[in-house]
Amino acid sequence: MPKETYIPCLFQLFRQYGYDGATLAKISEATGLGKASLYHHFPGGKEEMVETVLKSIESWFDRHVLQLLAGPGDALSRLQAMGDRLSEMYGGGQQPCLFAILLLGSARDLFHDRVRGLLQMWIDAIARVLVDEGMETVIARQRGEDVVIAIQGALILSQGLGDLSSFQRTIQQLPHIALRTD
Amino acid sequence: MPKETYIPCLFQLFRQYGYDGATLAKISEATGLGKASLYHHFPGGKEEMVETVLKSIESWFDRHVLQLLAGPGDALSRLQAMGDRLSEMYGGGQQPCLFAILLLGSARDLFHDRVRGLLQMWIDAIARVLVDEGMETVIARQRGEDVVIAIQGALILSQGLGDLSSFQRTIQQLPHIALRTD
DNA sequence: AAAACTGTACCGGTCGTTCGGTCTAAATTA
DNA sequence: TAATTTAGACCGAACGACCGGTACAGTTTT
Repeated sequence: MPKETYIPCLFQLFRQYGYDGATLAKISEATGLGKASLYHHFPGGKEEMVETVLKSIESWFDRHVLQLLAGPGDALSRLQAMGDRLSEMYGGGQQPCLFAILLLGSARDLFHDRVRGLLQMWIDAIARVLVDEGMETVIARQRGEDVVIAIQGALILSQGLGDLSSFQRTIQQLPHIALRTD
Repeated sequence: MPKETYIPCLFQLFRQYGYDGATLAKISEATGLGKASLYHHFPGGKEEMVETVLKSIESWFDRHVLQLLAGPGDALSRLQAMGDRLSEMYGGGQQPCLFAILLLGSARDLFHDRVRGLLQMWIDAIARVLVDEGMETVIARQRGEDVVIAIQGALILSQGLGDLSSFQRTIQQLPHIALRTD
């Protein structure tokens, strides 16, 4: 089996347990691969596993979020569509964000650049939608940040409270957060 | 020295490295105590260390945030004051939130109840301020959630981008997030 | 036969934890 | 007052378990 087969499984493990918490024993059990097989597919060890997962997520994100934001349709419907995709990605609020986990865990430094890059691209893409709508550049950038803030914060709160409603409410309010004119 | 002496140090370690990442070796070095001495003060090991830190934070939070929110003054100035206290607590956005770290790390289950309790109290306290101002109960609760979401999200984004401005902007906007009437 | 893959045993290192004590300073006794 | 006991702070050394990672001989696939 090609190593791509195991990406979803690895993704799940890392976002459930974090970089330290996802031990090789757990990975071996979850994938059904012995350690030797894991190191055959990922000679770079855990770090390469995360790297591979991140590459896959970046690809997904590019295809399903960035291209959508850059695509046709008015701002409101594009932002709504983004919310739907994100809700999928995060299991309706049940699943934590891998980037946040890597950012807060002890492996921070290993992946910080990659995380920063993706956040930048995300914010830029949202800001571009808003600028197309006639919003001032500086404000649009702030609104882009606000959207990302809302999503990350809502994920934490939903998991902290053990109640998905605040995440789902936030997703629905995304267009309003971005397009408000106050 | 009484064990309370080491709480600030432990706090700093846990929020910097997380539960797994803050190893006994690091704790020993940072506190200047041998591992065995740590177990003299905290017979329950790391879990008791975190528990002690959490108790201390809860006390701080109660004295400096909850009582402030329940105190005198109009809603706007109380919310602004809360923002100032939080900005201190989080080092202007440089320091992650220990609750978020515990929530996302592999020790999630150990401290979930305590984290949930504190989040609930926080949201309730904010909602009470807004109800006093004449806001409808359900909306006030949502605005309370929005405030916590904004703070947690801003912390993550600031650390992800390596740029504190989005956190500081969010802190300034807290009253607006809570009191908006759209 | 060659290549891809895997099971098993193993490595050095680090983890959280515990044992068996030492030291000091205050309290108690003679 | 001087000797003795006690309590608590402290620590060096070691424990077993597990960590990420490797070596290598086999098995399976092509």
